[in-house]
Amino acid sequence: MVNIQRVAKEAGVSVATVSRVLHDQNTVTAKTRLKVEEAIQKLNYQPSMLGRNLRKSESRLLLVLIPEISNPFYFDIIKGIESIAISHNYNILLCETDSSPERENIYFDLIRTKMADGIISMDPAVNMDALMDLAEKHPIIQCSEYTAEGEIPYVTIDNEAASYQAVKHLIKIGNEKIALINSNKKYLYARQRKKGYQRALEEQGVVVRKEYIYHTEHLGFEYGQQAVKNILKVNDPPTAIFAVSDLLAIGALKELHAQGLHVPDDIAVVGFDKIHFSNMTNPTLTTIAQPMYKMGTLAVEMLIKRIKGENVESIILDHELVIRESTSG
Amino acid sequence: MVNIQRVAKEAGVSVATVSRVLHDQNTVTAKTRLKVEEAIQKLNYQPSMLGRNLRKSESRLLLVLIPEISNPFYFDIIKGIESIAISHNYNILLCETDSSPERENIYFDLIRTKMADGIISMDPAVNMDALMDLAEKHPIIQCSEYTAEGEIPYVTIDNEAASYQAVKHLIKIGNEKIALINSNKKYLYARQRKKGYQRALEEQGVVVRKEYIYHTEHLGFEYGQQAVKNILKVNDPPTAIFAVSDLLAIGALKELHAQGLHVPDDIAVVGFDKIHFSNMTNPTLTTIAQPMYKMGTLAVEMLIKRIKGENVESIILDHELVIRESTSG
DNA sequence: ATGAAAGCGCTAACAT
DNA sequence: ATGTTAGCGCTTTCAT
Repeated sequence: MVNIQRVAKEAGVSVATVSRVLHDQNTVTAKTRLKVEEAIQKLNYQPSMLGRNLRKSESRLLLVLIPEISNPFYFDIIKGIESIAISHNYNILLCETDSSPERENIYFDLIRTKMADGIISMDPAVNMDALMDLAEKHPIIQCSEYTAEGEIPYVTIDNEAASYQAVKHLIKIGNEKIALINSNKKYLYARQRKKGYQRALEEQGVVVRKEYIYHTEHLGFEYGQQAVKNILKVNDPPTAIFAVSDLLAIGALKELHAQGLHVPDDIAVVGFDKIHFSNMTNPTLTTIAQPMYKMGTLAVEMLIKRIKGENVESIILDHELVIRESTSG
Repeated sequence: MVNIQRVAKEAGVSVATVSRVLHDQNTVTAKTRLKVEEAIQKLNYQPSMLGRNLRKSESRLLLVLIPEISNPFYFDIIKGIESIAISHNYNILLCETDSSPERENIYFDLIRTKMADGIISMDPAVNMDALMDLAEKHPIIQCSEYTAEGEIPYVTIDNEAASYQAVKHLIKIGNEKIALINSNKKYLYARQRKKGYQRALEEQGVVVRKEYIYHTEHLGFEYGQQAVKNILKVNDPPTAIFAVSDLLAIGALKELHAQGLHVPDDIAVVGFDKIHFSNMTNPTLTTIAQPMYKMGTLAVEMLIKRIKGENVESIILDHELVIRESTSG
């Protein structure tokens, strides 16, 4: 491996000058610069980031924590993150935690050992205490899922309002018996979306029925299917379902179809996230769109500011109800 | 940041001894070890990987090149890669190339500048010449998509045989007019799968009709929909469709449904990859399953061997035809 | 069993 | 405008 010393020797200058040329400093005469550039060319020199990183005490790596890479909800967020990160000369370590604290801890160690410069956490299952601890010493931003208790800045949407709007829509098209397929209560977004659901019903003077609320262990088609199986068993079954994730809603559609029910005539369905798939189902899925790409770009920008030592404010972005076939005969 | 010096001082030993304790070398007496461990505890010391990496001239980062993070085909491969990588104390930099050479080059530079120790390329759009060039000096493995010309080891399946089997199945259930929704010809897998398609038809004495073959620019639902629109326009339209990707097949299902055709009664459909979603469509999709997770684990294992300087052989894994509703009334 | 010291490749403060 | 040099934090060889 040819290093900066070798180049300096070849060009007949000092390593400092080579470094200056490398960083486009204009304190170098055109003539010297040329000599150095020729030497670099000739030796096919590529500066080692290992040396630079140690010297500057940075890794230029950013951690992005997600529970599951297979949830399409994260796609556009990641794309947003990636595009901004690259333009700032950072790279992204996509960390799938599988909601496991051990796995999580491996990634936290990456920060502690200087292998990474900051974290964007999108993992609702993350050990919040550990995260807040880490945030005392390291730059961290929360994206989508967050905790308001600590000091960690976040970018997200108003989950309660979004959920409220979804259920309002179901009410407006004539439903009062509305089931909720929710995810695990331990997640803030789950509690917030439940609140929106309740508020919409109560405002309408409809009593919230426990049998209509189903909590799933994880997000995934199977869980949506299972939820519908349970929900249809109750006396006086619902005429509409609101699922807090498109994955659950798509599983629900599948199971409803298996049971011979027609959507939306027999039962209406609303999802959440507007993942790409949700337009390929039959019927297409009414859902809440989140500005995922924007969320991603904002999250990195905030993180990079934090790394530079600047302060940042949390941000709440707008959502949008997208009405498609599953709620409109 | 507390460093190894500080710990050594605290423990009253040399930095060498601290390093020895850190690496579990048994050349340290229990007593000394204890002193050091206490100092580490007390100071909450975490060794910096930046120093270690420079010293060892490694980054313990592996690059995984994929064209698009949103193609579910890669999920399980990535999971496989990740699990093995972590157990070997490597981390994964997931690199979405968007099939752009510039983007690709940014990632190649990561290798050249020692920011990464090796590459697993799954990008069919990769600049093969550049990759082969890079492979002269750096450890590289190809996964799924490959070129046999160079010296780069790969792990993949027998695309032609898989495709042959898919089409054979369509023939067996009574089809002779079979369309092919293929991806871009410049990809090896596309050419191989076309060959299998042709061989199956010719073996049956069926003439391959150009109008039945549609090439898409990219993989994605929309392209599958577009393909069907075109294919149905021909005189004497096909009674079956084989798509080289589940994404295309799912788009095809959608468009067939939009045109009022019933699958499989009016027209049968086979996909490729057995992505998770292919079981959520209506009807569920017959498809070719690839051992993705295995592919991923093998690819990293090969790569790690290469990094160690060992030689590895390319591997061809088995596939499997999974018959579901889209080909069985 | 432990310590001293060199050196990985780079940047930047300081000197000229 | 350019050079000299210290030092980032670690591992490892060589001595003791």
